[in-house]
This record gives sequence, structure tokens and C-alpha cells, in this order.
Amino acid sequence: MKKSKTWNQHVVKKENKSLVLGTIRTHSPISRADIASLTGLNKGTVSSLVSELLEEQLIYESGPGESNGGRRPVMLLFNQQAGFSIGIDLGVNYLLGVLTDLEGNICYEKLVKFKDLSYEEMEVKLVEVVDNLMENTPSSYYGIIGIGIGVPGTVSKSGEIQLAPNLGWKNVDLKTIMEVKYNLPVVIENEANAGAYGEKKFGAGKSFNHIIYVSVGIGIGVGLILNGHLYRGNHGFSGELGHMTIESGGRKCRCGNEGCWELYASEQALVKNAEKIAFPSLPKDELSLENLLTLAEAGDLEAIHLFKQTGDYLGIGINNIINIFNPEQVIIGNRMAFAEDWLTEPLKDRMVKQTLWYQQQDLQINFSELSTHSSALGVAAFSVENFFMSDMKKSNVI
Amino acid sequence: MKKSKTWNQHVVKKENKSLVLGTIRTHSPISRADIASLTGLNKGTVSSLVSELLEEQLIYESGPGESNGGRRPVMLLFNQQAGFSIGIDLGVNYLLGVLTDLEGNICYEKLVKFKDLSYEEMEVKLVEVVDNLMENTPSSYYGIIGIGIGVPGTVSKSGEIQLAPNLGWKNVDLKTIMEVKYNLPVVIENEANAGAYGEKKFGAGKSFNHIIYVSVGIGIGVGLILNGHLYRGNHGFSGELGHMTIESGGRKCRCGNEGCWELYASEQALVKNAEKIAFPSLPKDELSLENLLTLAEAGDLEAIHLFKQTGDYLGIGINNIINIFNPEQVIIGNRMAFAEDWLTEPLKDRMVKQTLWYQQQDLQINFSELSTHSSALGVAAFSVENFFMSDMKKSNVI
DNA sequence: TAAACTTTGTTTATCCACTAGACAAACAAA
DNA sequence: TTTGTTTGTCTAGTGGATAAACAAAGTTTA
Repeated sequence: MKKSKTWNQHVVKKENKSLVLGTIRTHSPISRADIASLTGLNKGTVSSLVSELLEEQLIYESGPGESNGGRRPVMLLFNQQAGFSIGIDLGVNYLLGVLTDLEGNICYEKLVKFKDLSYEEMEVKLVEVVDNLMENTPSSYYGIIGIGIGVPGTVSKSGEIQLAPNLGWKNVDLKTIMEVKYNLPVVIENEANAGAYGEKKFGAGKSFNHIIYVSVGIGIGVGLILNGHLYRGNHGFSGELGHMTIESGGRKCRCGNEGCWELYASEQALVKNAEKIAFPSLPKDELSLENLLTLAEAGDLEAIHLFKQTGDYLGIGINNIINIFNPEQVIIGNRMAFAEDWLTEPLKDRMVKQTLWYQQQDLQINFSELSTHSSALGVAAFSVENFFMSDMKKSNVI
Repeated sequence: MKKSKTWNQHVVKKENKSLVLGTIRTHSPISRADIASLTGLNKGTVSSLVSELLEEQLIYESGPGESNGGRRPVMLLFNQQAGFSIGIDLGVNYLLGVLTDLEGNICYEKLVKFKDLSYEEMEVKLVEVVDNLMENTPSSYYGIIGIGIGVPGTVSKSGEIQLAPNLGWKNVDLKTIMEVKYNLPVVIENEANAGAYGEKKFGAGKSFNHIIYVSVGIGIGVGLILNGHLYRGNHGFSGELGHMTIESGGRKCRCGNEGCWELYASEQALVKNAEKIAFPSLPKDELSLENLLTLAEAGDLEAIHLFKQTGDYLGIGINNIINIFNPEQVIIGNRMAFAEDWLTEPLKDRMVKQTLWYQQQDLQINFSELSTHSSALGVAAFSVENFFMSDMKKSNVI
């Protein structure tokens, strides 16, 4: 017999406790009285919930605050060091691990670079990084509350990595492997989804609820924040906008399609286009985003033209995104964001000319604020969110 | 002082009542005992909530049901005739009004056709249709519970029609006009959004939660059902996929862009392509979807080719949709759905060849089941939904 | 046919979380 | 010193859910 969630006083208490904790998290430091007037809860209710949160070490009392004309309030603070979260950005040729507190502040980080690793070698490196982060974790009440891993590929809702073409992985159940090894909750998420969440929590998207995060690296992936929540699609495979056709009958793509966006606007496309040009100071086998950026910064017109061309093609896809989603904000992230200076102009040109007028109200086009850290911070934040999420909300997941 | 919603026993009761009513709506006829075991609520709780619902005339008791080896249960039924809803599909050259009961069954309908009406003339027609529907409403406890209107244009979240190019309307606050005139809740919604909702509630999408409804008429509009809910975007302008670029540097569109999808795959595109061909039996000024369909049915190869071409272009856009949203189902609706027989094959060809393999798990491509009625039924259902939605959920709107 | 068992729906006693309001402590201003 | 305000706790009361008892209305078994 299928039982749906009913509503009773236990739920009420849990939700209110979560509400109080959330208020302290965002308004810290704050007094009991202010929580009551902010949430609308009764003073007595707040008092009793606060005392439970104190016992659970999730908050702590600091000394008395400023008087407002009467008795001085006892200020409550969120105990951001009650536990720590591990976030890993697993790239094709690097591993970035961060250790954050419960507010997303980076306490320690570890970057490892390498080339052409097999899956087994990669797993060894991954374990090394996680172990290293754990060794450097300060002692705390809850310890490590979870491990998050961002990967450049599609991840099913159950957490299995279905296909990561640039890693050469297929159907890898890294989640179970890590959960068994560390006996901790593990979250695996697509790199673009993680980046989108990272930027929403800590970066350029903090104050927005309808965000499209475009991760432009070797390929193009997109993370969708709709109504403030990450949208994963039916099986978790949404956001494959890199394979959106922008030129019917255009270049062939390995996905089987033609004219895919990432064939025109990604790092790979940029390098391919550069190969057709003879740069006196740059041999063909040393063409890379970094080297082309250096050239552009030195004023090389051909390099600058290449970036502008990429920006133009980026604009086409972003125009589509705007027509499809009517977002508040589009964030361009990952490595291509380093080229902000040359991408902005052709991008804006496309926007102004081509987007239906009414779409442009309150529309922001921004570049990543967290740069290379957005993915790792995003997956770390997933674990924190799961740690705090009440069971009710977990079942009503959006 | 901003007060967020708190949780107390009143909320609990409201939600549980809503849960019980919902269970009766979907499982009618059902006994109190079965409601209790289905929802997990206590038998006593169910009894008391049911007696309130009976007083409110939202449900009624029928005679005793079959015994299960003990006392015979009293069967409860949803009172679908406790009120009625009006839904209007406002087209460029027609007005379709339906009167539905609370379960979406059509009790009466009225279709009016016309040509080249000004806004004022259209408003007169609209009022005539609504009045006509009201006169034909059976008497009931709650009477007409709301009016919904679907329009071919963009509608802001506040309900204002921002731009309806094919009607020639701009910034029309039809919602307020109608609310003042009839003193009833009025919902204005984009035609594609309404159609999507209609198909989800009553048509091809009944058992799915991630549905992309593609309304192919004069232009192309798209309604997005994500996680079971209509997604409207930041200002309510999402779903303008008709203006997604599928051919960079392609034909100029009135939206300012180039290579828009609807320039290749809509009814308008079909007719324009037909103009280049000499049909012996069809003069150029009589080219229309209907006439071309007749030709195709008669076996005219050129007409069939035109439809297949349209299907191919539809496939390009739908491929994009699949990569973007990873939906469970794509529904093709509106007038072009009449050409199902010739569209299916080229569409499937595009799917099979070009969509990343893992996306095709559990993916349905279907044609509208409600045909010309999906929009009208959709907006009528919006009013019903608002009528039943608990205040809690209203504030937590997704 | 009678006795025993089942199912259904109501009633009763109890529990639990929130609220309102009283209250004491701590402070500012007159 | 007096008065008034703010803060946080405490107490009594309210409302809704639950568990368990119970009555009513069946079926099954001996």
C-alpha cells in the first residue's frame, strides 16, 4: 500500500525548526526576539526550538548585543564549523578538491594535475585527494558530513555516471564505490549542474532564481536553475545544450547530430579555428586557450578576431536560451570565461539586435565569479544542503 | 516586517483535507477506510475531514459498496458538478469556449469563426461567448468558479498580455477587464502553456511529469511541464522556442533574429514553401494547411514531400528540446498535428539518428489527443486547480 | 441457525506543538 | 528613583492527530 506523506505535528515542528535555523543562517547574528518577528512564530516557540538547536551544536550564543532601549538581546550565531563538506571537481586533466565549512567557506584545498589517466589511475588519485582533505579537516561535532563530486558527463538521478566522453567513462557507479569506502553520503553531479549551483549559492547568481549557467570548456554544458532549484530532467540528463543544432546541415558532431553549438563556440572550436591561421610566434602543436589569450592580450589582431568569432557564436546559443527559458540571468563559466574581455562585445551585439524586446527586461548576462572553483563549491554545497534538508522537503523534492 | 509562512495545526488540517479530497478525486468511488490506508492518516481523522467535505458539498455519499468480508463500506464520490469552469481559446480567426465540470468534462461548447477583427470587436465576441456559456450552465452549489483564456502571445506573470503579434495586440490587461465585468477569478495564459496543461491533465500527457508540448500553428509556441508543473520563466515569457535559431545566418525573422525554427517548421513555412510549387488543382491564393492535407490524402507526391520536409525540420527542433530538457514526452499539438501521418516518419528518422543514445530511454513522441480543444480545456483546468489549491501551496508556488 | 470473525466508521482519551499572555530580568530615559 | 521598554521564559489553553475501544453490519464456519 503506497503511503503519501501526511501532515502532523511532528512535521510542523521539523519545518519550523528548519525555518528558525534558516533564519539564523541568513541573518546571523540575530536575537530570539528578532527571529520571532521575522518568521511570525511565537516567542515561546522560537525559544524552545532555539534551545534544541543549541543542544545539537548547530548554533551558539555569543555575548549580549546592543540594547534597543530595553534588556540587551542574546545574539545567536550559526555554527559554521559544526561540520565540514568535501567537494571534488574531477576534470579531464586535473582534480580540484576543496574542504568547506557549512557556509561554503574554503578551509583547505588541493589541486592535482595529470595527463591521460586510465579509470583505475584516476580512482587512485581521487582517493588520495579525499584522504588528504580529510587529514586536514579540523575536529568538529559532526565531522565530514558528505562528499560531492562533479564530473564532465551525464549522471543519472540515481548517481551513476552514464557517459563521460572526455574521460572515456561509461556506466561508472562511483557513488556506491565511494560510499562503501568512506561510509559517508556521496553526491555525484554533472559539472555544469554543480557549477550552476555553486554560482547560485556563492557567486554571481546569489540573488537570482532563474539562472542558466553555461559552462564553456572543451565542450559546452549547461546547468539550469529554475525557480531557485536545479532542474535535472526526467533521468538527470538535461542541459545538453552543447548539442543543440544552431546550423542545420552544419559540421558533423560525434553525437550523431550536425551543426551542434559546441562545434562553433567551445574551447575545442576555438583551437580548431586557430589551426587554420599561421601564428608566427605559436607553433600549431602549442595552440591552446591559454596561449591564444596571451596573444590576444599582447594585441594580436588575429587572436582577438578568433575570440570575437567565438563570442558571436556563443551569442547565438544564448539567444536561444533566452527565448526558451526567459531567465533572470545567464552566467558564462568555466575556462572560456577567462576571455571575458573579448567575448562581451560580440555577445551584447547579438543580444541587442536579436532578442525579442520584452525578454530583455531585468536580464543579466554575467561571467562566473568563482572561476575554476564553481563546480567544486557547488558539489560541496549539495552535501550541506542534504545535511540540513528536512525529510519533508526531501520527499517533496523539486 | 516580512513574514514567511509558518507551520501550525491549521496548515496541517488544510493540507490533510486537501489530501483527502485529492484522494477521493483520483480514486472515486472510495470508502473512508480505504482513504485512511491510502493516505496513512488515522481513520478518525479521515472521518472528521470527510464530514466537513460533505458539508461543503464537494463530495457525496453513494449507497453501500461491495463487502470485503465485513461491514459494507459507504462509498464516497467527488461531486464533479459542485461548480463549473469556463475556458476560452482565443485564436486569430476563431473563438472556442468550453464549459467544463470540476473534472474537466465538457458540458457545453461554443465555437465562433470570423476574420480580421479589431480588438474592440474581439472583446464583444468574447463577452458574447462567455455570456452564452453562462446561460447554459446548470445550477450548482458553487456556480462558475472562474474564467480562463488562452491567447496566442506572451502573458506576463501578472496576467497582462504583453505582445500577441498575430492578433496585433500589445499590453492588453484583459484579466482586469474580465474580472471587473464578471466578478470572477480570471486566468490569462499563453496558448501553448494552456495546451500543455490541457494535455497533461486530460490528454496524451496524463501519466507524465516532464512534458514538452509543441504547438505548431501559424507560428510555433512551446509549453513546458517540468516536474509536473508548468514552467513560466522569470516574467512568464518562457517557451518562445519558435524563435530558436536552427540555421545561423538563415532567413530573416520579424523578431530581429535569423534562422528561427518557426520559419522552417510552422504552418506558415509550409504554405510559403508550397507557393514555390505549381499545383494544377490548387490556385496560389487558396494554399492552406487544409487544402494541402486534402492533396496529400489524395496521394499528391509534391504535397506529401512538403509535409515530410516540415517533419524533418520539426525533428531538428525537437532534437534540441530533448538535449535541453531530457523530457519524458514530447507532444506535438495544434493544427499541424492533423498531418501526423506524414510527419511521423521524418521525425522518427531524426530522432533515431541524432539524439544521444541515453536520452532515448523512456522517451515518447506523441501527437495531441485533445486536438483543437487542448488550450480551452487547459485554461478551464487552471481555474479548477486554483479553486482547490490550498493557500499553503499557493504561496509555495512552483 | 448460532457463534465467531471481519470490516467499517465513530467515539473517547491522550498526546503534542503552537499561541496568547503573564511575568521576571535587564536595561534606558526621565 | 521612577517609569517604560525590550528580551526571554513560563503557564494555561487550544486544536488537530493518533491509538484504542466500541458499535454496527456484514461474512464465514460449525
